[in-house]
Amino acid sequence: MSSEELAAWGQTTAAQVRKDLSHFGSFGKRGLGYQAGELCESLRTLLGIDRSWKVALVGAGRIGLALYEYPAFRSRGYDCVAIFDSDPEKIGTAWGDQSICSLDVFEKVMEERGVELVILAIPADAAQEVASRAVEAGVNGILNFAPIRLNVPAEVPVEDVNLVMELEALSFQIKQRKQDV
Amino acid sequence: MSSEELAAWGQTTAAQVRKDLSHFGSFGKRGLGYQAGELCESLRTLLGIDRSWKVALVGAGRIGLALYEYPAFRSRGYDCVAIFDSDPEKIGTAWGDQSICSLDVFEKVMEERGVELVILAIPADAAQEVASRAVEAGVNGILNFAPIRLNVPAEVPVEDVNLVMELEALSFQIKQRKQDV
DNA sequence: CTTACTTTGTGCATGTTGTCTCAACGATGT
DNA sequence: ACATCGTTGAGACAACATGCACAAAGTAAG
Repeated sequence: MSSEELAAWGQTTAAQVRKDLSHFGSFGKRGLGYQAGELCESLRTLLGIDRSWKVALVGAGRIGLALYEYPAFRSRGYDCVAIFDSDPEKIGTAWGDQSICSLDVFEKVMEERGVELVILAIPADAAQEVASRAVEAGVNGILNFAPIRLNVPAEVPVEDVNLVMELEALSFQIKQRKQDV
Repeated sequence: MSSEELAAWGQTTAAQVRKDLSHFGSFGKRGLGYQAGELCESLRTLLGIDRSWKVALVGAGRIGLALYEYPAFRSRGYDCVAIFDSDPEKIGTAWGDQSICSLDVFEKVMEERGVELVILAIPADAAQEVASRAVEAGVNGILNFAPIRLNVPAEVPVEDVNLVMELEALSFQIKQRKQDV
């Protein structure tokens, strides 16, 4: 596969593809292109997705459920090993093979099950506290759905997903294009 | 509120705040700073979020449900005026005040209800077809949760949300920091 | 009115990112 | 063996974003 083909596939330019890849090493053969299978494998290793990760889900609401049932998660190596919620009615009930735990036992469960990643699917006002506790418990990274900027040490990466902001970005783009016309 | 305060709030620098705002006009007063309320209002207008948008939800699965029930949506002016699904068992049943429609009447409903934005919460293999039909029906923008790159004309903005990629980005960052140490 | 103080908006320097171009290199065919 | 073709990897260059510094402008106080 040539950089040209890869570029078409990824909506970019051939030069960009080559330059990006060259940051990590030399994967292609001149005159031939890149061997797709090998390249994939190398990239998986580089990105750290050539293994499975142990994930805890905090928040057993609608978003939590959607994530938990999302098949692509498990198939890409993200194993949900714990679910937490603060609602006493939910604690003890089970989703699939996981029973929902109280936040009272957060630290204990996190350590016992060797959780590496935490997904925060809880309201904004509870997110910071849980995030801090997760960092304290030695979590490696946080995927945050709450609409606030978490205050955590720089060593702990945070990825934010803000659904309303995605819609607002759309609104802005639409407005822009209408004005251009 | 000074640019300094705004910067602290938004995790950036005062100069950055001023420069970004200056792209859109002159909002502050020298010696005084920015008047928060006025600034918010101006930005809302600039971003096109000073009005409400009519949204159709395609896909009445877990993710669709999570979005539909997400209170921040409605409160920010995104009104869900239609829900579509291909599952015959779901068609006709209701969520809240919306009854789920068949994709057979997609074009008709889209026009009747004046849908402006479409949210695709369906599997990847169905997403392209619905996207094309939505464009044909004159939609203004698409929020896409399916893990594929939609092929649509440049006039129609698309925002992609790929949850697995977010986790993979986390994995990469974690790997990077571990190597640095 | 004048002076001291605060804060914006912008020109300038610097660093980062994307694009273009081309020599180096491997494969293929004569 | 040799020339030709296709493609990479890297250096040069242009575009863009970021950070700094300061004049302009407004406030407040004597």
